[in-house]
Amino acid sequence: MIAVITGPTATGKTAVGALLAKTLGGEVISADSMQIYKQMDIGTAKPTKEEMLGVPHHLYDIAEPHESYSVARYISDASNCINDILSRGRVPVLVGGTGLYIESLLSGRSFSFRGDEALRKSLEEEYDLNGGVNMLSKLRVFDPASADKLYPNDKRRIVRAIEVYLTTNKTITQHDLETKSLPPKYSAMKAALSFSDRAVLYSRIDQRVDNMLSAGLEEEVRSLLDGGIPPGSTSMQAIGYKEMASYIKGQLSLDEAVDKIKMESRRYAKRQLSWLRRDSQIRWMLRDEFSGVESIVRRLAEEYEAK
RNA sequence: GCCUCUGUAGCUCAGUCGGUAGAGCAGUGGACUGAAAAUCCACGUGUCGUUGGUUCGAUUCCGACCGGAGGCA
Repeated sequence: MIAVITGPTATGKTAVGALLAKTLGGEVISADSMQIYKQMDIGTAKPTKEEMLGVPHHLYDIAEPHESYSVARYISDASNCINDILSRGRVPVLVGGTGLYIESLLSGRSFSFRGDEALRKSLEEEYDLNGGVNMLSKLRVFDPASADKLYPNDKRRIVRAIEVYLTTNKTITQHDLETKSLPPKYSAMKAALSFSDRAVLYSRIDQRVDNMLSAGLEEEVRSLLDGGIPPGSTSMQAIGYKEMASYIKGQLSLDEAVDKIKMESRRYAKRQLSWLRRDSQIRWMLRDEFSGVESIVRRLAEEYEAK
């Protein structure tokens, strides 16, 4: 059985995850869409050598910043990793805040058909030209259910829905139904860390952003930009990176950039909470109710053994 | 001390020719199936600075007071 440590940003997942893995005789697997990338250490709060506590950590630094990683790749990488760990009789401990990655992995969603870059690009151009309303009508012809669900401004999902149909001859609605009916691929004990008071979470986020700045975030972003990362790269959408890039290009003052990083991080945390709250299997561990990392880990280790 | 301007949502400000008010930002809730730290959707009541006066009725007009900005001495 897999152990999962998730929760909104800045709640201490890294420390809890490493210690839990150490306690259970396990290994950590990242479930974070940005810690995947090399050269992005400070801004993604990637675990340091010391924080790893001597426990093997997988799926960190596995992609170049100019590559675009995706759920599909994650599922394939993480499955291999899990199988390997299990085959050695150890416990996979999934640690990270990317809800989509965790859910897709555990539920065994299939992304077997290949995406079509060229087709997607031309659909995006069509969207820009004709507008969302027209694209929705186009989608409605073969997939009314999906068209009803989407809003005209949701370019990404509209384009995706059409792309899936044109490349597979199957609607995304049907595809979703089929994957939903699959039994979960892995059984897991899922725990989410958080704070009962939103204000506490937010002040920790602010604190952490300040720490990133003094740890050299600006330099990290500068060297990425010097390395010639294309502006539209997935890695450059990361909070902290896109704002610092704007500052470096002179589009924002440093204060404005820092304030924006804090604000975007708070919103991100809110979205993470909203994603996690709908999963009824999640065991919430409110950090203000426990004295520290050790007591949380002790509790989780007991629950894991009991299962 | 005198003069002028100003005080409306957490912030920046609109507005009501007198019938108790609305934008942007912030914030909150939600969605999420190959970009997910992404993307999208919904949500606006607040002693209209305080206190008197005029009025059927004042946040709006008048006075005083309190706070802020500027000018003259």
